[in-house]
Amino acid sequence: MTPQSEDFSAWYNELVFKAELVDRGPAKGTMVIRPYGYRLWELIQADLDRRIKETGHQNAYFPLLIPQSYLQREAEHVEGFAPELAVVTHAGGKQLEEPLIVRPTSETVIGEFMAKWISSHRDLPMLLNQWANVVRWELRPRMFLRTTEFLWQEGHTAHADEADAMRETMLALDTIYARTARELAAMPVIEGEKTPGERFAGAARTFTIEGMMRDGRALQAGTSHYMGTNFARAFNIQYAGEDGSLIHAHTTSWGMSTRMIGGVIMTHGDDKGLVLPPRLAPYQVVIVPIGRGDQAGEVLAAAAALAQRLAGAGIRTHVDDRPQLSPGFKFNDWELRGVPLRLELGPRDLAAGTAVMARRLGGPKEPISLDGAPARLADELEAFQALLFERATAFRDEHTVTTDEWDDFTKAVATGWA
RNA sequence: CGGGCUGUAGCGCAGCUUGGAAGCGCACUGGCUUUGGGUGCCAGGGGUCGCGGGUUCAAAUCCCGCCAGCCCGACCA
Repeated sequence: MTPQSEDFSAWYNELVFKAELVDRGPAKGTMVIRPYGYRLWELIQADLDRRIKETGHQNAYFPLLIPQSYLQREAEHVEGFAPELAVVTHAGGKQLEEPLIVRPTSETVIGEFMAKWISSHRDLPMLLNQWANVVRWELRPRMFLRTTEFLWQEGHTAHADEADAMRETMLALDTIYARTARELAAMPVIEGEKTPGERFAGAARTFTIEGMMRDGRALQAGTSHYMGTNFARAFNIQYAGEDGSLIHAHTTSWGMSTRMIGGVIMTHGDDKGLVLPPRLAPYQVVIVPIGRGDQAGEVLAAAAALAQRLAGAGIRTHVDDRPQLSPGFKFNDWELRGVPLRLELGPRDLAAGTAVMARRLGGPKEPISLDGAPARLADELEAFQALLFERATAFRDEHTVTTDEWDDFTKAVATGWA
């Protein structure tokens, strides 16, 4: 694999395929997310969904196809998105009277229904979220970072006034996104507001969390927008106030996508491959049984028993029992795939009642006792999670400019991955 | 859309200059061997050589046209 230092972009491109996260989709810029990659998404999803619900939001689902006229209701919104829309013009063997847009984001269709569902101040705030796929015809796709179709959640809320809407905007940014990034993905993100030129089309204010990638460039890893009354005016989201007067609601929207996976790869990965934070790793511990012939059965049985005990302790464990592959091959394979901890279990270990533990970031291998393995590994995983965050924080601090240079920073973001 | 590059087995590539039986490595299948850092050997399977046309006794190779993909930019609200 190309080393990061030689060509970071090539390193990334090769890694996502070699680690079996993705394959190329048939249409340009699309991606097939393979099981190992999709598991990463599921783990992000589970964590985010929990936080979204804990903060009072409810999940709903709106249609993939949006009438073209909806997009045109908000002038800046349509202008911003027009170049990257996929449009359905024919269906059922006929040309459609009104073309349908494959959603690039759902403000418009959700706005339409919020207008229908909101009539009183008692209906506010309305706190919705949807898990969905969206399509944006980007000129230069990159796996996870900017694909034609991607998966995300989009929160959409409506509030009585600016203060409440801004509270929501910051709640999504800080309590939901920044915490997910830091606590789950071990990404020491910076929260900030985008410049007017970088604002979401139709938004009054746009905030993001920005991660620091190992090539020293920033990645926008989550966005939260305060829309003011722009969409409320375009879609007639109005409510009767306590005094009976009609008032436009203030809306927000916020999203985090499969791009987050790209962020994790570029925040922690090294020349040997992925480095996954334990809380996000599909397999936190992989057991490589060593030995064949007479010993094989015994070793495999011991590995399975150990895996069972670890699973019982809540540790995601995998036994690599592929018989045709050598241990050395498996070691490299699981390092490439970013598994935090590896246990080597052979006849020598069994005799001694131990297993050899190796950490993904290297250092000396260490024998640990089989009896105490679940507790020991749980501790090791916690320590590994913390170490990754510290390491990434140190790297970020070396590469981040001061707030005085914020303009330059956002400029760097704009010309970087974001 | 501009600049560069590439289309030959699942993947990575050689062959093209100078036309003459479609190859190599990895992967895959079967067998044996081997297993504490990317095992070794033997035998196999797999191809509209991107597409269309032309030249020729003969085209992966030469000529014309088209298409697709990748990389670097522009775009990324």
